[in-house]
Amino acid sequence: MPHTEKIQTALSEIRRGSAEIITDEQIEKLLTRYYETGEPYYVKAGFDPTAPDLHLGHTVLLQKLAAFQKYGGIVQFLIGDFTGMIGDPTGKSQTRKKLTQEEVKANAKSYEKQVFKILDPEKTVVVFNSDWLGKLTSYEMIELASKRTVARMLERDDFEKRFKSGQDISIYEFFYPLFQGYDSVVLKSDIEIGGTDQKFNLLMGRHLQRAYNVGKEQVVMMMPILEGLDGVQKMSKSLGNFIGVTEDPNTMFAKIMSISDDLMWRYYDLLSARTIPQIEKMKEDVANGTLHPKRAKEMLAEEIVERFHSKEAASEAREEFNKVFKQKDLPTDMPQYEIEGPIWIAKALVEAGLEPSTSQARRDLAAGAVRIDQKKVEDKDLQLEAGEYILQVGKKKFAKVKVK
RNA sequence: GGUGGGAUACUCAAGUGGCCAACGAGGGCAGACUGUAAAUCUGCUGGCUUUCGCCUUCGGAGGUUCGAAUCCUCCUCCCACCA
Repeated sequence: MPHTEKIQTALSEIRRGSAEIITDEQIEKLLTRYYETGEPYYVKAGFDPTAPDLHLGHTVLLQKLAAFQKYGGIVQFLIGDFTGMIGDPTGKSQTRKKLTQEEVKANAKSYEKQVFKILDPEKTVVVFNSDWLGKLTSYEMIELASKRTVARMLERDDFEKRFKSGQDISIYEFFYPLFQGYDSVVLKSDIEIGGTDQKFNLLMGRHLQRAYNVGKEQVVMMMPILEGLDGVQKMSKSLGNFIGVTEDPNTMFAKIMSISDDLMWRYYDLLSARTIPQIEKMKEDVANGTLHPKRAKEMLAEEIVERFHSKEAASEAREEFNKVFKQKDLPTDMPQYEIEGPIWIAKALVEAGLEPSTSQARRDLAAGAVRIDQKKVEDKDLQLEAGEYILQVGKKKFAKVKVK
């Protein structure tokens, strides 16, 4: 069979990094069919309409989708505008604010701009689940609800815990997984991918496709949750430990450099386009001392900056980083301000946006964190006379100030 | 519907009339050390007049008092138990 080898390569690329696949055999069948008849298959992934600012955590899924596109998959990029409105059960009953049509559209646009840096637009269908969920009649809702028993619902870890400990569970929360599964019925998806925390909801799609006689049961593929910069909690915007895909090259580079060495390998596995043998080789080289771990981290940072910006931006960002942090040199770009003088140093820091308040400035002065023209400020009462100064607070905050 | 309990700074959580800008932990910021980090140690962590001074904070609004986060009244929101 001439296809066998291709199929095996595709399979290993697709499997890579995944936490769990239900079932592997089904994927193999879909691939075989693709290579023999050219018939594509559909890969669904759902996204929340409220947060169009993607970070690297989201790109774990996106890159997996892109991998599928290389091997015959058509991506169903589902924007959960309906389910997003009611909110996924999280243990806390919180009503989400309802987004208007315009807001959803605007968010979707913003998604597309970011997502198509990774996905192939030719092989992507963008869909909104309000299109069908918003039109369900109450009869259809009841029918949907009849497909699953309470006992089975309570199997979901989150529900079970809350039920046992006597915390309340709203009836509407039961509908969330049902709706998500129903999406797969409507879209006739062959595969759905999501985070490991989505297992219950993903499996619901499988169950409902059977219950509605769709003629297929979607493959469920789970990707691990990417840890944030702190290496402990999952990457999320609200925790502030994220790297946004739209961040500028220097920030992105510096953020990646700030992760721990252990976490670096995790990022390699989940984010790098390097092959598994290449990464294994790097690990070995670091272990036996032929490759410096910092260099390994730089390579990762460059690769990721290049993906979202450009090759030039990536190497510039690396130079800038080493200039500022390693050689303790000054950055090439820094904000400039003109201030009326003479002025007390603490005030000047606030004026230049380096400090939020004079009280904070005073504290940092006392801590020895403030530098003028790279020299530590010893005198807390220092007055700046007319002239040009480079002010610095800590290692990261710089400003060029002209005192008039 | 009834009865109790609770709401404190970014988060958790002490404090129950003056010693409270408010213990402690986490987080954050900064310093030292490094390979940018991480780990470790140290300091700081409401604002303002250049600060041994003043102002605003303890769910909201009033009140008692020389003095309240602490006591009283009303309100808002959460939670538990019973229906």
